[in-house]
Amino acid sequence: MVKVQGAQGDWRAARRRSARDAIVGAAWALVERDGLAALTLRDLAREAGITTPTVYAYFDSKTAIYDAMFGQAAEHFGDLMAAIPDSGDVRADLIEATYRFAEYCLHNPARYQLLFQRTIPDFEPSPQSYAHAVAALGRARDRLDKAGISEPRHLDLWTALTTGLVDQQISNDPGGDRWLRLVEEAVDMFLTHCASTSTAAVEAPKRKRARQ
Amino acid sequence: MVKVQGAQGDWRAARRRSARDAIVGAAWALVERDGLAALTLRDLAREAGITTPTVYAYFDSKTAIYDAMFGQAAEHFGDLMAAIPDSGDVRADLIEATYRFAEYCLHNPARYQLLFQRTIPDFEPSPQSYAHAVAALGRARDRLDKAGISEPRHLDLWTALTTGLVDQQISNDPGGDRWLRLVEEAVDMFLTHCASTSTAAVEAPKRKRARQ
DNA sequence: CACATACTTTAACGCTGTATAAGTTTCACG
DNA sequence: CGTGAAACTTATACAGCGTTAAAGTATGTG
Repeated sequence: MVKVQGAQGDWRAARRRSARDAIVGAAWALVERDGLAALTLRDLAREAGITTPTVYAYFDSKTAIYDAMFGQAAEHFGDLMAAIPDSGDVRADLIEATYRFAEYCLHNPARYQLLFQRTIPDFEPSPQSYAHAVAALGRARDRLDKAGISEPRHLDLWTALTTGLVDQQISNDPGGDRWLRLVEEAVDMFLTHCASTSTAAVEAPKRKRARQ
Repeated sequence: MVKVQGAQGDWRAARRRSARDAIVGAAWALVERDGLAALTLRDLAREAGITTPTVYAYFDSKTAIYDAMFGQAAEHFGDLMAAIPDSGDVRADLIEATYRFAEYCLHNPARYQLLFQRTIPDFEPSPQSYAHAVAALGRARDRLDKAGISEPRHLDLWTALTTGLVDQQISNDPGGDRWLRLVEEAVDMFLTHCASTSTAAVEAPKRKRARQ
């Protein structure tokens, strides 16, 4: 029997979607209070005012819930990154972007953990959820592009540098600013480097990669 | 009754230590085969030829086992880092150190996860286990010191840069070399930067840190 | 009104880390 | 040599987890 996608079908779909949203909303509430790993389907069901198996009517598994959360968080993060103004001052904009990135991670530990750490065992974002994250990275590429930095390896170096700063900050000095205050210096280091090696193909030095 | 620490006490202690070592050894075997998070006390006991509660005669909890593993891994890692030769060529030595660090992480995913990712919920290394990790970081500081780089913020920038490279490599291109091949470029960028800002206090730029 | 569908619930399975209480081995000492 | 205490091991069990099966209940459609 073929499912008719008439008016009543939309009804159902809408109801279903809002039910899913309610569950994910409850999940965020719990996760922001107790941490990402502490999420339990029983707690989640209680918070959402339903019973445990009902959750399975809307999500195939706990992992699927994490995936929905990942998608929301990635979208939210992308919006935030897109909202950074273009002052024209490349250096200032990159610094601002990095600060916002860092502060987003510091203020939303659960979202940070979900998006950038792989702390949930056996969880990998689905392609469509991951697409949002890729889009957010695209913002960074655009921003570097405007700075005249278009080489892929420079983008990779940029992501390594910024995520490294944030990771160290969160892992080794949470609540402090030991790495946060290095942001401007790091941006300057990066910009200077890019300016001096803009298109000069850096004699890719060969090295035996067989070890241990 | 006061415990006598005579010859028989040493006996016991030695037996106890070797029993602990056997358990940790079995844990490594399982973890290297099935992944760090897959470790189960029942599997561990079977692998070690004992029963589950016996494990509790030697370790207070599963976390304590992870802690013992952390200590071993940190020591092992420190030794590896200490074994990097000093050729006198600062640049070459830093590059070599970074490659070895990266390759250690890539070839020992379980050890990497345990030491540098915080992927085990509710696990934090004990002070004595963590001391080994701090010592390993000390090697890096010594190495930078020899390069004439002694300012703490440069050391922090270094750790952020190198761990960022490795993290990106493992997270986004496992098995490849997309970030690995940036090591030399990153080291050059870093060295150039340090040379140009050696002791010049970088006008610590103030910035309002209240946001979101 | 009757039916099919979507939704919800009660109950349970197999797994986990952990605890308790009852054996069993082992070694120092009278 | 034998005894007693300590260390060790075991069987059994508990509460919690993610997940599932089957039975019940509402709901909009013909």
